[in-house]
Amino acid sequence: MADSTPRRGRPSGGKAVLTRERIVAEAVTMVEEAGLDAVTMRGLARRLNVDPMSLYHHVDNRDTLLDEITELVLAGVELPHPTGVFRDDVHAIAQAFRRAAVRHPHCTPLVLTRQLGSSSALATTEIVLSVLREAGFPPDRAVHALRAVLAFVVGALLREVSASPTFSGDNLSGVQRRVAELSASELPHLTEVAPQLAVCDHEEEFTFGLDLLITALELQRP
Amino acid sequence: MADSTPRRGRPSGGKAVLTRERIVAEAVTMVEEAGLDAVTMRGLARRLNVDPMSLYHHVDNRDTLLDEITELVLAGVELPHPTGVFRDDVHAIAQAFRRAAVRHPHCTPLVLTRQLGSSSALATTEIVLSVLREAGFPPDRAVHALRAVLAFVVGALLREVSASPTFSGDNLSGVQRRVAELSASELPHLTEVAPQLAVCDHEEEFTFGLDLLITALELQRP
DNA sequence: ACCGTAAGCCTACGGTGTAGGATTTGTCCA
DNA sequence: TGGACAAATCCTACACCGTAGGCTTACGGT
Repeated sequence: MADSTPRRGRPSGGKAVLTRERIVAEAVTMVEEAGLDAVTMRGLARRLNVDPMSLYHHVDNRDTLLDEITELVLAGVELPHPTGVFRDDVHAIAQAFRRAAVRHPHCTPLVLTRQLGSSSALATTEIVLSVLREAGFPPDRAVHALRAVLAFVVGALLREVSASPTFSGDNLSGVQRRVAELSASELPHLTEVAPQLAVCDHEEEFTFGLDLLITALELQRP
Repeated sequence: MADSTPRRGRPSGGKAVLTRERIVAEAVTMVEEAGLDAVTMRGLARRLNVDPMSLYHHVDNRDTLLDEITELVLAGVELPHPTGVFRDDVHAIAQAFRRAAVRHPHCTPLVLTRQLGSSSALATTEIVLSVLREAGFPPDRAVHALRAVLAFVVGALLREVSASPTFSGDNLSGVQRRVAELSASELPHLTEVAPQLAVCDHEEEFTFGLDLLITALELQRP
């Protein structure tokens, strides 16, 4: 009979069984599978077949672990090479962000609500600025434009990932019917557009809003 | 000597000492004073000089309490009367939201990351739609425009309230200096605009981005 | 007078983050 | 070769959390 009780002390194998990378990666998949609240130090340790306290040799505490989750997700953003066409480049960068967000929908609220200080975030800022400066915007205008686009992207992605899952298509189910019923008397414009509100192609909405911003920015281009 | 130990049973006064309103209001001030994580059922009960379990006579559980916090904040949005001038009306509505967000900065991430199903949120949707329809947008265009503006407002306010507090003005302190140092070699555009990035007048950024969207929308106006 | 019900309190259970060790193992230098 | 040191694991324990279930008291209707 093997000793099923885990041994104490440093493991026999040459190297550490636990690494920061393994911990953070497992935390990310855990967020996606069970939601953010399900990621507890104890639960994470259980997944890794490890004592909860062992995690603390690689991670400061739970809060910084969440920081490292956001960094990992941001590191997954595959920034494109600028082509020199202003509109295309802004779209490409924003879509790169969107792909990362869709790949990790449950992580996204975490990423978007934390201050982006990681090197990945700085790289994004850098490339957006390069596109804006290339397009002829002076430094102050470029910063304003950067912030406007960033705000839209953050808001749009946040709403996309926290919307009811795969809320696109043919389900005119209870939710929509309830809206129609409740607002039939009080909110005329809302009921008028209820059919349009019921469906939402997130990709289309994303490019639509982005196009609005880009159009206005191109009007300001020197 | 008065009996310092709290008495059991229903209180002697004619009415209940605890109400849902009192609980939610105290929870909101607690969020603002100590952050969201500090709002625990036990801590809230301590504030109200009450047993933790008494709260459950007025609130289902902690999660729905958070829902009620967002509803209270949303109820504080003072929607303006539309004037008929498209640009002014959109600005006024967005600013009404912004005022509520600034009034409750620590509550704002909570509000913005939850699905807006309350009647206050529906009222906002209704008024924005009325402005868009009045401006001549057909129903489908109006919904797209609504979502674009909403995304921008959400993203902008989220970044505003989670930015370093009162980060505007004369402090070129460690944060900014570090950015300048770290990126001096690798990120040329970022360092170039570092002075502009250091300062941020949130109100100005908000109106700038909003103006971009409105400008583009007016181009599409029939 | 009675009794149901609302509103408060108490106890208890299982879960959480994490401080402070105890223990084992690899590394490195004398 | 041996002995000190550091790294990595596990164990124990504490304070706190949300909340299920029950107890006690007072009000309000009949």
